[in-house]
Parts: sequence; structure tokens; C-alpha cells
Amino acid sequence: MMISTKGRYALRIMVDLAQHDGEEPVSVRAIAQRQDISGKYMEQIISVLTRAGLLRSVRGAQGGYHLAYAPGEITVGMILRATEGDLAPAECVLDGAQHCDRRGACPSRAVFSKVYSAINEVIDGVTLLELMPENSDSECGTV
Amino acid sequence: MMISTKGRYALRIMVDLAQHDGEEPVSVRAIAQRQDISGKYMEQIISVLTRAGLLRSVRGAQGGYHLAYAPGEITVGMILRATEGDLAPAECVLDGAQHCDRRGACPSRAVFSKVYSAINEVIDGVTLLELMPENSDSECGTV
DNA sequence: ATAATTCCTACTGAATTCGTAGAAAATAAT
DNA sequence: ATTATTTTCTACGAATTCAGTAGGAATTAT
Repeated sequence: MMISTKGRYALRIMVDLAQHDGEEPVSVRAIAQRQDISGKYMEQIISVLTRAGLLRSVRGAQGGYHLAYAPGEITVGMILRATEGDLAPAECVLDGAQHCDRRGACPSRAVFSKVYSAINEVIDGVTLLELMPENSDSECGTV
Repeated sequence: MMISTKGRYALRIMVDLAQHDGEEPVSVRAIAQRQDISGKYMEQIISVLTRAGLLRSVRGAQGGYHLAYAPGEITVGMILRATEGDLAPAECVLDGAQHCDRRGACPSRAVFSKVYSAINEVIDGVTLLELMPENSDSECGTV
């Protein structure tokens, strides 16, 4: 179980915003109600997404959030990396094995590297556009 | 960062045992010294691997552990699943979306499913044999 | 018997996760 | 100008997981 609710909520939030792309900014409260997520918790997740540059905010009354890019330009990878951090199965994959001083015995690194690549290929290959229910071919519960 | 030391240690333990395959059983202490891992902690990890059927134990003095199968028949997937649990990015991937009552909005599931498959393909495709340093083409530090 | 070893279970400190809570700052509406 | 709405920031807390430590019971070669 490696992707926490933070990342999963982030995906739902982004899809929700994608569905209101081009309209007026959407408030935290509106998303929270639709998605049935704690508004206060969502606030923090949205703030991460905003700081990561994936969302733009409009402050004040009637304010809210909207996507910083078109749904087709935002990948699942961007969203998950912003909220969950890099999805590397081990540190050595990220830092180029700085502390891999295992006296030659470094069995895991090659596998972890492959896993890392495989994950990234998937999540960087899917955009918000494909995640939107109207474009999705696999409805929930039917598959 | 999703694979904890438990899983990483397990891999090192299994490789260590693979290198002593066919010899007398190897004690926890011996592996702990070679791998520089807390013996007491290793004990718990080894016990998991044993209960999972990947190791056989020999009790009493001069006892220890050895692989339950040939190195070529034990995959990284078996080891990681035994120690880390299933490497599913989300529950819905595992249980067939029992509690996926998201009023139709289930964007994440398809991606998570793909990630899951990609991970499994990698870890089920590598055996202990390939992880052994003498068979490994990518030495630590050189890649 | 004794020493070596697996086996079992409980505990702990630190970190992470999933929120709650409150208040400050900005802004549209009135 | 005041008010209501909304973002923004920061701190706190309960539950869980991680990475070990600790101690002793059971088993067996010597």
C-alpha cells in the first residue's frame, strides 16, 4: 500500500477541477462537498498542488482554484510527485547510489531501478484528460 | 520511498543464502555479520520468510537456514510480497474495488492498476540467481 | 549437561499519516 | 466602509508504521 490518501485525494481534486476547467474558480468547499473529503485536509493538499505550480489560486470572496495548464498537459506523474514525492522504491535509485557502500553486494539496485522506470512510464503517460469520467472507458464497478 | 528496510534486508538475506546454497545451514549470526544488519531485527525478517515458505530452518546447535527452492526459482516478487505485502499502489487494485462507491468518479483505479501490473512484471521477472553478484552485470557504483 | 541456535512475544522511540483547529490576509459584494 | 467569503499559514493530536531492542522458551549437536 504505497500511495496514501494524500496522493489519491490529489488526483480526485485535480479531476474535479479538470471538469470545471474554463469556468469560474472553484472553492475548496465546493470540491470538498462533491468529493466528500475533509475540507480542512483538502486545503493542505491543494496548497501543495498550488505551490507545485499545478494550480492557480484566486483569493477572496468568490475565489477558488483552477488548473494552471490544460487537462491534457497535466500528467498523473506530476500530481503524484507533487503530493507523494518521487515514487522511487529505494533511495539508491534516486541519488545514484551515494551510500551504496555495500562491499560490492548491491543486488537490489538494478531491480529497483527497473521498478522505478516502469512506474514512471505509466504515471507520466496518463494525463488528467484520460482520467475524466467522460473520457474513461473503464467505469468504476464495471471492471 | 516505498520499499522499507524490511524488504531490502530480505533481499540481501536471500542473496546471501543463495550464495551458500547447498552448503550447511547458515545461522542468523553469520548473515548478520556479513550483511551488517542487526541480528535481532533480521531474526524477525527471516521468520517471515520462513513462514512464507521461502526458507527452511534447522533448529538447535549448528542449525540455521537455507533456501527452500533453487535460487533460479525464487523471484524478487515472492520475497517482497512476503515481507512488504502486496505492492499495490491502492487497495482498490487488490480487492476489485469493493468500496469504490465513488458515485461513478473513479479516475485513479485504471492508472493504479497499470502501475501495479508494471511493478509485478518487473519483480516477478527477476530471480535470486540474477541478483547474485557473480551473475550481475551491473556492479555497485559503476552504474 | 552445555552451548548454540531457532522461535516467540512484547516493548520503545521516531517518523509518518490523516486529519482538526484557529486565526491572519485578501477581496468581492453590499 | 463593512461584511461575508475565501485563501493562506501554522500548530497540534491521535493512530499507525518503522526499525529496532530485549528477554526468554524450545530444540538439538557436541
